[in-house]
Parts: sequence; C-alpha cells; structure tokens
Amino acid sequence: MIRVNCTFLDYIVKLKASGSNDSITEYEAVVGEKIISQKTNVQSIYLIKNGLAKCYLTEDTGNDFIQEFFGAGEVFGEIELITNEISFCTIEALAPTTYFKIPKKTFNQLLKEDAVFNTLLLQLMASKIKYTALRHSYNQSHAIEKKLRKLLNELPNLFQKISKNDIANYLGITVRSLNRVLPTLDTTPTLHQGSSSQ
Amino acid sequence: MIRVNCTFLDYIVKLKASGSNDSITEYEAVVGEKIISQKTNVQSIYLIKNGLAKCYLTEDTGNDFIQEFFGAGEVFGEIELITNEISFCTIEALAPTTYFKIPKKTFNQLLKEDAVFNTLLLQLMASKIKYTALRHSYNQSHAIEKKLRKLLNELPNLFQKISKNDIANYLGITVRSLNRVLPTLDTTPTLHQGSSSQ
DNA sequence: ATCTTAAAAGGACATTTGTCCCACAAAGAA
DNA sequence: TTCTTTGTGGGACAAATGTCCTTTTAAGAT
Repeated sequence: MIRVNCTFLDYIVKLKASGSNDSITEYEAVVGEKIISQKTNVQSIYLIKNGLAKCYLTEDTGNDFIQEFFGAGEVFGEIELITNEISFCTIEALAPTTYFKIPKKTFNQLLKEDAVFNTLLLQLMASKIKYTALRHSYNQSHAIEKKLRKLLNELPNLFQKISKNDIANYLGITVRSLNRVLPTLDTTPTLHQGSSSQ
Repeated sequence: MIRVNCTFLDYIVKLKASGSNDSITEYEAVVGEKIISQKTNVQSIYLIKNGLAKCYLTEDTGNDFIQEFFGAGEVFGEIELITNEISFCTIEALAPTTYFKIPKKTFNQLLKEDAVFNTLLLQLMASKIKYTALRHSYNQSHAIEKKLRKLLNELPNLFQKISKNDIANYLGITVRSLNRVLPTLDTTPTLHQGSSSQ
C-alpha cells in the first residue's frame, strides 16, 4: 500500500550526482504541505527521495479518496506532463518529505534521449496500472474486514504511520465502519502517533 | 466507459499497410471467446480493430470485476510485456471482435526505434492510469444511482450493448441492486439484445 | 414444436455500512 | 493553566446493499 521504487530513485540520484543535469532540484515538504494540488497546472515530474505522502482525489461530494500512499522512489506528475492536462489529484506530505523535481523540458529530453529512463518510466507506469487494477478489484469484491486484514498484512505498523481518517479514505469507507471492524481482528493496533513515529 | 483510441489504431493500421512490418497479424474473436486468460503467459500486445470486449479480473471469491470495456483502438497485453509477468486479467469478446496481434519482439523493437510509437504508448498508458483513477474514485464515493446515471449519460444505449450482469460487475454491485435502482431513473432502458444489436 | 438454458425482474429478509450523535483524550495555542 | 482543536471510540438508528429464492421471458438446441 505504500508504493516505493528504488530502481528509479537510484537512477535519478546517479543522474543528478553525475552533474550532467543540473535542472533536477531537491525540495522538502513539511507535514500537511501539498506538493501538487488538484486541478492545477503541473510543470515538472516529482520523485520522492524520502518520506511519505498521500495521493488523493477530492470528489464533488467533498469526500477524499486516497489513490495511494507514496514512499521513496515514487513518481508523480508524469501523467499530467504526458497528457498535457491539469492535475487530477493532490499530493500531500504525511511526514517530512524530501523530493526531486524534474522540469518538463528535461523530462521530455530524458524520455527521448535516454533509453534507460524511457524504459524505467514505462515500467513504472505499467506497474501503477497493474497495482491499482488489482487493488480496486479487491476492494470492490471483499468486505471491509478482509480489506483491512490484507492491509495489516502488508504493513503491520499501519496505524503508527497513517491516521484512521486516511486509512478509511484509502479503503473508501467511513471511520465509523473502520472502528467497528477493528475489534474483530486479532491484532491490537496502537494509536496513530503522527510523523514522530517514523 | 467503452474505451477507444483512434490515434493508436490509425497508426498501427498504417504501419501494417506500409508493409514494413509483416509480423502484425489480424484475428477474429467470436462472442464469448477469451483473447487473453487470467494467469497465463502473454507473448504479444493486442489491439482491437473493431468490436467490443470486456477486461475483467476474477477474484478468489469467484466474483468477476470488470476493469473496463474495450472498443476500437484499445490496447492490452502491454502491461504484461513490460513487467514480464503473467496476465492479471481476462479479455473476452462481447461482440464479434477483430484485433491485431503484435509479437513481443516487434513491440520491443517499435518501442526502441519508433519514437512515435513510443510516445503513443506512453500517452495510452497515462490515459489508462488517469481514467481508472477517476472512475474508481467516483465509484467509491457515490451511491449506485449516481454511478448508473453517469454511465447512462456516457452511453445512452448501455443496456443494448452490455448485459446487466456485466454492468453490475463493472459497478462492483449485484444485479439485484442494479434492478432496484433502475426504476428510480427517468430513462426507460430496454432489454439487452446480445451481439445482434450492434 | 418442445426442451433447455440464460437473462431478467423482483419479493422478503439479513447484513453491512453510513449518519448523527456525544464523550473522552491528547496536542498545541493563548 | 485553560481553551480550543483534532483524533479517537462507540451507541442508536437509518439507509443501502446483498443473499436467497421464485417466476417469467427470450433464445437457441434438438
């Protein structure tokens, strides 16, 4: 549930370190900071170096639906650059997060001239498609309890890292429903400690 | 809800017509035929020339969840080729469907040597990611009635083209629930006529 | 024509999930 | 400290959705 991509991160770190590309810059986001806001223009692709962020869509109903949690190496903004459209989701830091920013021009150059970069991006996107397909399918056809068990299996310290509200929004349920199911699981989850627990 | 991609189809048709690539072959699937089966090896990418197919995942519960309906120009198999993994979904014809098959070797060659093809594939994948993100988000945060209205808005003759069972599996609900909501809509849907109605 | 099968329609009931509350605890601001 | 805000926990009830089952209709097979 927390997506990472070391291969891609390593490649970009090396690229930056090689000095051949000084347009790649590094930033830091504090907890709660929005790195990308829904329905705004995107002029770079972003890459998380370290930290944790949530990627979510706000619906007309006011509900937030969390697409995914992003950890080290995860990339975003590439969809907007490729389709030339405004962002369809918001990326918000859940912990202090450092990230790289690669401007559109550099991104297009790399895509064209760097075969390795091109392949890495294809793999990254293919992986996103597959992962979300599997996740949403599972979500549609299983009860809350099973979804939660699966989640806890993937990330045992889930409740230390992510607030209940965010977990509920990730599962597409309410916090009340989440709380109702929790006691039925063997595991005894501890409380959410905020970003101090990372 | 029925995805199409004329640009990509045109490009492949021209590529094939130019004679420069005789490894691209054409096939026809009858109604109910599975073009790709879940958990099998994939050695080509596929491209629908004409017809209609459903792309679905079968869960351990036995439930089918329909990811998307594919119309002319839609591509599949590319994820499996890029990630080098077995297929995670089944593609099944809902109407007589003609499609192209591009072998893995040719696909990789095109990706490397044909910049236009490379870009088209990136766009296609970006579009898939965005579309499914929006759809699943909407599905998670809206009641059945709204989901159905949205669908009927996109495709007024929905019920002529697709069976209720498939529509239910696309929305992640049961046929019973679908039938319950139908009378509350102004529209009076007619019955599913099978493939004869196209 | 008759039989068989698959899709459709919907009643009755159970279960799941959401909504609306209120209460409590922790963290940060004044 | 005291106040305020935010996350948490859960009771009571309402609404949405699923399960199970029966009937009807339409299409295709023999």
